[in-house]
Amino acid sequence: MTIVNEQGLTEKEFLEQYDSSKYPKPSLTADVLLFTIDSIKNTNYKKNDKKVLKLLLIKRKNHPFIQHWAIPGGFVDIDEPIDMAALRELKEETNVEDVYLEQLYTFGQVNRDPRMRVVSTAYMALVDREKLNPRAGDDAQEVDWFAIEREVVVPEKMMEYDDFIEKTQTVKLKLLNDAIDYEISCTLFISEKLLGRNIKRTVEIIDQECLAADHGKIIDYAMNRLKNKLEYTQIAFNLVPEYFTLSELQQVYQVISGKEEKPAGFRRKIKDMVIETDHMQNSKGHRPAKLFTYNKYWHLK
Amino acid sequence: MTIVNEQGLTEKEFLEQYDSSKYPKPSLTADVLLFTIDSIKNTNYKKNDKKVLKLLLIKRKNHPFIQHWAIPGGFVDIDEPIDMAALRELKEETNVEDVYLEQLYTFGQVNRDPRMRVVSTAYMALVDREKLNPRAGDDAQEVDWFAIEREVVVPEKMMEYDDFIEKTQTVKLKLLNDAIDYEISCTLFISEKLLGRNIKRTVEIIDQECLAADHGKIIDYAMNRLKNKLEYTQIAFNLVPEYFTLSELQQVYQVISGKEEKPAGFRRKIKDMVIETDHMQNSKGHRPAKLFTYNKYWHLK
DNA sequence: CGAATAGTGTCTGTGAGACATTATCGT
DNA sequence: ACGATAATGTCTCACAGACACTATTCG
Repeated sequence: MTIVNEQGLTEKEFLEQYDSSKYPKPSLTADVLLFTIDSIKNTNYKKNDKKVLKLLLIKRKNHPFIQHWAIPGGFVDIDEPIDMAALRELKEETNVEDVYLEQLYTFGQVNRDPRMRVVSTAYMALVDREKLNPRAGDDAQEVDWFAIEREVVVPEKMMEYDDFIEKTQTVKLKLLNDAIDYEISCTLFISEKLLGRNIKRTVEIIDQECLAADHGKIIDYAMNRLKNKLEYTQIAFNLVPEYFTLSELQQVYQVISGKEEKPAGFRRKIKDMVIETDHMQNSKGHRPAKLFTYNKYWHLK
Repeated sequence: MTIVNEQGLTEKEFLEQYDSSKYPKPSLTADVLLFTIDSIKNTNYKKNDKKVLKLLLIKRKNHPFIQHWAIPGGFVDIDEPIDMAALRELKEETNVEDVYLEQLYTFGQVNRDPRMRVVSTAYMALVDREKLNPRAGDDAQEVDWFAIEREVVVPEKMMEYDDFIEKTQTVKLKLLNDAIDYEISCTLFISEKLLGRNIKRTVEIIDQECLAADHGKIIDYAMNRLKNKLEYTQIAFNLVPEYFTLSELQQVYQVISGKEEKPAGFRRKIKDMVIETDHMQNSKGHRPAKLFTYNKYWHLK
């Protein structure tokens, strides 16, 4: 290419004189929200296990946010794709690998980190609890699963102003760890404004205990995405073993959406997404359930 | 906070000795895909105007990609939120302001830019064609709207391997400008792989004319998002004036989704999203149409 | 009047929600 | 037998798609 720019430079000359360090740059990190569904054994032998949504967090062992719990993640190397950085950091900090990542959102507020400007691209992954064994790595003292509970503190309120409508709500995210009997919490003020023909959702952290940076916001964002994608994709099948009963699958849906489903309706809804097998789940004190598998041809519709 | 880390430093001491320039950082840019719907006057006085989806592009006047067309955007300042950078660059380069942005995706491939590692967060905005008047700014020789056409070059093909299913397709994006009779094109190889229970969509640029960097991929991504959001949100109303006829709205839906709608069905589908007014659209050589407005209470469902 | 679009009514099949009913285990 | 879950059938109502039909304008 022999085109020259306004300074009379060819592309080659331009690239040789270009100095990318002229301006200060934000740092870029990649974070991974690893979700799973865990089973809580029921004492009554007849009843099925209870399912809970859990998130993997690490306890930071360095400043900033030392001894706070955080979403695993870290800096993106200069010659490394963002998703690779996410996987690498996840492996380094929690020993988890071979998961499928989906990019969520890039958080770029100016004061997210006290050290410097840090922009963070968040990814989400869903895994079957049985398949992996997280273990603390370099930058983390501890790694553990936390059950997520979302409690509405101030119920939804709608206000109408001259030029917009606003719906607000205050929510408390609780992250519970039974094993070490520990609770992390984060209170969020959520506002949905209708400006013109667009809904702008903003989330502010009002109060926070032992959770790093703006990770409460990120968790909230991820849970919303999870809930939405549940309805029109096959993501739920990531949270269930190869063979599963329809009741298990139904519970996964219920735990994530927060809505109860009727067995008959649920079965109808997901009938095209699953394939019946000959295997059975026995020894449960009640009628055994057929095991199903994901129908991999479903998404071709 | 008096907690010390493994080197015995308090948070204050840690922050004072922290040097964020130890590692090289990627550069961060923010790009804006500005979509609109344009009307093409019909020569037959009886027929309605034809609607076309258009995208705003700028012609670069410096390396790299000099004289190529590109999505407007630029570097994020160190103390500036990403969305603010997107708005600022849009204003600087195209003189467009007061639009509502939605974050799309962050593109972080390693070789996107020949100068250095550049990570780019893409935003999308939808505007009413009548409301704004783009005009070339600092970094751009020219600014113009391009009609988007998507032509399937190699039709969808499905292949089944041992451990995954792959659906591939080759598509040619054409960006047409009538005024200067100019066509930009970009041929994309699109693959959708079902790996485990996750669909991984990858897009590769096979061939490209006069389009900068990986902007063809970004446009493809945005169009998909647009198509999806059309079905379950109110975004279409951004592309239509305050008062509009249902036929106009229907055309917007059709142009974006690529699917024809039956008037009766369409009216039923969007009936709760619009409010009838007393105004009429006349002088069209056929029965006048009622004008409608967006029902701002719709999203409260 | 003719061409074009606007707008409504009707029919029919599908599908979702509610409910009831039957099946089958372990103790 | 009892308690629990599994699995299916039935009824109804709402709605989506297809189609036909009427209404209204400009030239």
